[in-house]
Amino acid sequence: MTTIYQVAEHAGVSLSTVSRVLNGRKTVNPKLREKVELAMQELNYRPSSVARSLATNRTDSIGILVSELDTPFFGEMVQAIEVTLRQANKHVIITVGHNDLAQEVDAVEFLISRRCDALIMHTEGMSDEQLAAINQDRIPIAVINRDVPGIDDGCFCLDNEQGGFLATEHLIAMGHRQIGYISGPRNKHDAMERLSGHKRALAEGGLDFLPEMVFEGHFQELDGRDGLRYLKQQNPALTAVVCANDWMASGAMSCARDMGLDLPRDLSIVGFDNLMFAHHVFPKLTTVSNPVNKMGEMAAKSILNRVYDQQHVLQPLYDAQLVVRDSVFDLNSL
Amino acid sequence: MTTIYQVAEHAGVSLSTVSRVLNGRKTVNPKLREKVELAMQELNYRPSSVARSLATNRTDSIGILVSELDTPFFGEMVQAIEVTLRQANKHVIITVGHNDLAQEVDAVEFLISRRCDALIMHTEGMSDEQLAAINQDRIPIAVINRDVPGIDDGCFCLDNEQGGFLATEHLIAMGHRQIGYISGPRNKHDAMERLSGHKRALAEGGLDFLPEMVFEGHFQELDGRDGLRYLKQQNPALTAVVCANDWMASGAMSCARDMGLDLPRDLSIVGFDNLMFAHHVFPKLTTVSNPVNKMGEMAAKSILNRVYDQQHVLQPLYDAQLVVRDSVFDLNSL
DNA sequence: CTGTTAGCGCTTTCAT
DNA sequence: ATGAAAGCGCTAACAG
Repeated sequence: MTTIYQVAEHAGVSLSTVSRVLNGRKTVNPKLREKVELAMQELNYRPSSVARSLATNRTDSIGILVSELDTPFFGEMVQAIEVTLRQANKHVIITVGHNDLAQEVDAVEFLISRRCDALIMHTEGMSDEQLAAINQDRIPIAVINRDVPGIDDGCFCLDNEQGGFLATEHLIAMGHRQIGYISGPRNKHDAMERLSGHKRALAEGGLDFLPEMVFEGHFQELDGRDGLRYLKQQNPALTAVVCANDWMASGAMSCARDMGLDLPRDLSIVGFDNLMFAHHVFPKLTTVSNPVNKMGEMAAKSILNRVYDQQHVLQPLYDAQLVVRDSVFDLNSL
Repeated sequence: MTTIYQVAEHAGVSLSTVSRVLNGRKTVNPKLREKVELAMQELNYRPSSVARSLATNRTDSIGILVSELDTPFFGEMVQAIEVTLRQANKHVIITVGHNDLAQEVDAVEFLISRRCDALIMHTEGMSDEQLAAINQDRIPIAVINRDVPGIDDGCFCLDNEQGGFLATEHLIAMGHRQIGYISGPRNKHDAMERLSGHKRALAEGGLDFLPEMVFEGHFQELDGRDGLRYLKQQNPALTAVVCANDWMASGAMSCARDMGLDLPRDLSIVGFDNLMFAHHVFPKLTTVSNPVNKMGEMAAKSILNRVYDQQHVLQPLYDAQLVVRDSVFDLNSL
């Protein structure tokens, strides 16, 4: 590998002149600049980002921590981050936490020891306090899908309450009155917010909220099956169910089919997240979109602002949007 | 940030002793080792991988180049790579090429300037020659889903021919005789191998290969629609179609439904790749599995062998496997 | 505007 | 077994 020193020698200038050319300083004689650039070409010189990092105490790398990589949700998020950051000539180091606290902590230590300039994470495992502490004492953090007190200008969330509201409101507008709800785990913020939205829609629609019409799942496909079975049992006249994510909606769908129900005629289903497969299931799933790519982009830009002095306009809260497809039956049409 | 020097001072030993402890050298007096370790604890010392990289000329980082990140195919691949590599205390720097040659070349330069120790790529854009040249002159490469002459012990492929064979063989076993084929682009290796397998199955099943029963697609969902329409027109008695990937199979499915066909009764469909959504479509898709996570793991291990002197056992060619679900109708049952 | 010099934090001979 | 010293490739005062 050619070094800056060899370039200097070849061009007949000093080390620092080459460094200046490299960093685009204006205070370089055009003739010298030309000579240096030629030398770099001839020697096929590539700057060592490692040496530069050591000297500047910056790595231009941002650590990413996600639960998984093999689902479109995280894939879209990470891709948006990578594209945004690489445009700014930064790079991403990706780690996967597998929803396991120990692995997440390990990953964060790993990223810090790699001297990342900042972290972007989507995690459920670490507590607000842990995150805030790291953000203050060690390294700037941006968080997606979570609102952590103590991390200012670094949290980017979907308006989950509004999303939950939208889903149920749609069902009510389509004439449904017997509506079940398959929620996410009680201890998850976003899950509970979605449920609140559901309750608000019920109230505004003049319907009573019945606790027995809520089944607590864990965002897994199987919970959709269990949930639907439970809800059907609670209320055989059920005409619709809203699921707190698309996976559970998909599970509810196959369960419904196993029960011999004709979809969407006999049962309407609404999902949440608008994952890539939402339009692959049959009937195509009506769901609430989660602009995860936008949030990824924002998280990246917030880092660009905080760490690299850029000036992007940030938007912390994202509106949910209802994506109407074919999984809700219009009872008014009868 | 604490440095090795401060640790040395705190422990009352020399710089080099700390370094030895850090690298687990055996030639350190246990008492001193203990003192050093205590000092590291007390000062909350974290080694700087940047400084180490500069000194060792190694970054312990591996660059990844994929076309996309937002599809399960690449997601699974990258995740397998990350997990394998991080166990070995290496890390991955991920770039996305978007199927664009210029961006791919750019990404590779980027990764090299980041001083990655090796590259793992899944790319269609760069030529065999380009790849082989980079591998020889610049940086070790492992390639997934492609067999590049000149990259030894670094190519990991699915047996596409066998996969194509399996798909069609299954259809024939189920009594189908009028079988259409929606292929990938003619200029893609894997696409053509899958088609060869199809032809071999036809031949072994005693069926004629009819060129007009093949539609050339580009692996996009829409091609499945176009393909099915075309094939139906060529042969209205068509009972089955094999698609060279799951996306096109999904497209063919919705098209079939639009045509008023009852699936799988009126039309059997087989896909390829076994993407995550394959069991979300209805009817659940019978398809050929592509162990992309295994190949990712192997690619990672091959790098571990070549660059970091580890000794993993490698498997270059992977058997395709038929995953039987519900999208093929058994004509023998009539 | 250009060159000299001193680090950045670590590894690695080479002596002791 | 331990320490001293040089160097990895670059940036950033500082002096001229």
